[in-house]
Amino acid sequence: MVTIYDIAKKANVSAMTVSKVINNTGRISEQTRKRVKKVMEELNYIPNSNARSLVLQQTQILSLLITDITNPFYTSLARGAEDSAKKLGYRLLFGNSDEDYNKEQDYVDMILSTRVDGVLFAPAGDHSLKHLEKLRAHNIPFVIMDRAVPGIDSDIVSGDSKQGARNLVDYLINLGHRRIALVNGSLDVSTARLRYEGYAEALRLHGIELDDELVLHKSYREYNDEDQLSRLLEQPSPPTAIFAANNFLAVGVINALRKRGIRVPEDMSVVCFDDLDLSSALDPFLTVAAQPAYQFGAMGIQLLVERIQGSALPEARKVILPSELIIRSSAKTIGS
Amino acid sequence: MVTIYDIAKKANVSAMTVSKVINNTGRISEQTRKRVKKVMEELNYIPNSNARSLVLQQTQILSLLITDITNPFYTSLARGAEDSAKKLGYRLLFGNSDEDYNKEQDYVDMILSTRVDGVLFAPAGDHSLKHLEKLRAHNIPFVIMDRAVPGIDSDIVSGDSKQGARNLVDYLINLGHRRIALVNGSLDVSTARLRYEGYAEALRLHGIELDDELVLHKSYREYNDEDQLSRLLEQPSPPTAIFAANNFLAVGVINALRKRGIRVPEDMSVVCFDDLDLSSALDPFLTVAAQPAYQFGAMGIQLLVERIQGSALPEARKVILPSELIIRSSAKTIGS
DNA sequence: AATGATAGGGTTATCGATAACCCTAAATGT
DNA sequence: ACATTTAGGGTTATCGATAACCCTATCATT
Repeated sequence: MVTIYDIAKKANVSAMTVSKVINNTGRISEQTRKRVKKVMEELNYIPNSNARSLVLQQTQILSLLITDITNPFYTSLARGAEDSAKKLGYRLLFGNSDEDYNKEQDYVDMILSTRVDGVLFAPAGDHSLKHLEKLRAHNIPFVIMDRAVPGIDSDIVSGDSKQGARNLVDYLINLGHRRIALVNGSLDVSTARLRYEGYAEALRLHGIELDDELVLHKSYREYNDEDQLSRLLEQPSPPTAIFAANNFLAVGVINALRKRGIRVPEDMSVVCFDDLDLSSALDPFLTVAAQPAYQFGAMGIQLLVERIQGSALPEARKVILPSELIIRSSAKTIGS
Repeated sequence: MVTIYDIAKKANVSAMTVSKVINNTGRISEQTRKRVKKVMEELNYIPNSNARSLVLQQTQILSLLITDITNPFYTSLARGAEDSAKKLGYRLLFGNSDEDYNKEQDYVDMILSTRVDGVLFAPAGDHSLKHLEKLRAHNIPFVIMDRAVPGIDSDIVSGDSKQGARNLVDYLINLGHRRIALVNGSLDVSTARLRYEGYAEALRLHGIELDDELVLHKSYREYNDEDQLSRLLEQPSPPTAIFAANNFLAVGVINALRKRGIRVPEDMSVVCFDDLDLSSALDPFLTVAAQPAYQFGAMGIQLLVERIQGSALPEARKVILPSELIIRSSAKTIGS
């Protein structure tokens, strides 16, 4: 690998002069500047960012940790983050925790040892607390994405889970549904709690009693628990509509329903949080509360960089992006 | 940040001893080893991998460059790569070129300056040649994913585009179709050329003449060119089936068809390369040639690491993974 | 002509970790 | 009892780039 010293020797200057040319600092005559640049091109010089990071104590790398790279919500978010990071002159180090605290742990260690300048962190859930505390202990700035973590006060970009859930359930109620099931994510994820709250509130405001038999808590990733679903459907008074707390759960539920010969929406209405992108483009079927995933990422990086560069006020900033109710055809008036 | 020297001082040993403890090299008594480890934990020590990389001349980082992070094919591939990399003790630096040669260029420079140990490279197309040559000039091992690049002889993992295309078109022909259109990717992408070849071969073997009026070349990402599609459909003898060269194109085509009131498959059969994952899970509609994307990534990393560690034979290895014809309901017998 | 200012560029130490080699006291061999 | 090993650990130089400071012609100033 060619180094700054190789350039220096061939251009007949000192290494420091080369460094100054690269960084446009110090006083260098136009003549030597050109000479040095020419040699750099000839030798195909590429600066070693490890060496640079070591002395500068900063890497110009941001880390993006997401929980599921196969989920369109997170890939859109990643695109937003990437575009934004690029614009601001940072590289992006991706990580995918797979909703798994152990993998998340590993990534945190890797992040720390890479000495990234900041982290955009989509936590797996409440137990991510210790990972965030570790980042904080090491003074790495971070912005939380999507899921709040109790015990951590930091910048965060999230959706309005409660309102989004209310909108979806309101919509179902207005279609005449009274027995509405919730297939939720795990309760140690903040968005799942909020979606539950929104669900409960919508029912309450319409004078419908909340029946715990209608509420399932699973994981945002698993979408096949035939037994649970059976119990749900084989009640004396079964649901006529299902609110799935995210896109994957909705797909799983619909598949399970079909397997039993239950048609959507004829026999059962289904709505969910988060859109399905490609799938909805091909077939605008699912009625959803869509979140602006790209904005999540773009906004997150912006907050993070402000934090890193110290241009942000010290208080933690909480950005809440609204979701949009997109009515399609997976839910219909009851009995119609 | 706490360094190896802080540990050394507190444990009353030299920095070298600490290094030896960390790396399990040299001769250290069990007693001091324990003492050092204890201090490392107390001080929450995390090694600085930049410093490490600088002296070791290797980073334990692999780079994965894909062309479209929103395409399920590449996200599955990424998962495979990630799992495989993790297993082999490497970190993964993601990049997303967006099918854009300029972005790709930027990523290549970043890859070089990061001094990654190797690159899993999904090229945007034939013009990626100079980027690959640059990597080679700098002695960075790489494995090409998915798309071959003329002029570069290297390890590569790709699908069998020609055979996959043949299978799809054979299938359509067996359904009775004779006027079959091809909506292809750009011709400077090897897979698009091969899919075209497979298409042409299938026609030829069935004695059907190839009509260039039925062949469109666009990009794998764009999927809305109303004018081109109009010309295609408004021919004297319009197609009865369309073979889209990838998933995105299929979605775009189907949408455009529907907008015109043309039903799929009643009025027009459609098949494509690559599956749609979530979408197909929700609604098994599109008949596709599905590629084992996860295997692409896993296999790619394996080849790459063998290359890096020198355990591979010098010859370039070409792995071709077959695609699977999944027959669903987007194509049907003509006239039925 | 003497003084100071400035342009242009060089020296040296440093970031954190490790390789290669060196040192010393205790253990071992004969 | 003396020469060797060996266990256990320390010294020094190095990776590539940069900050902070220093040096020396040349130019302007009075």
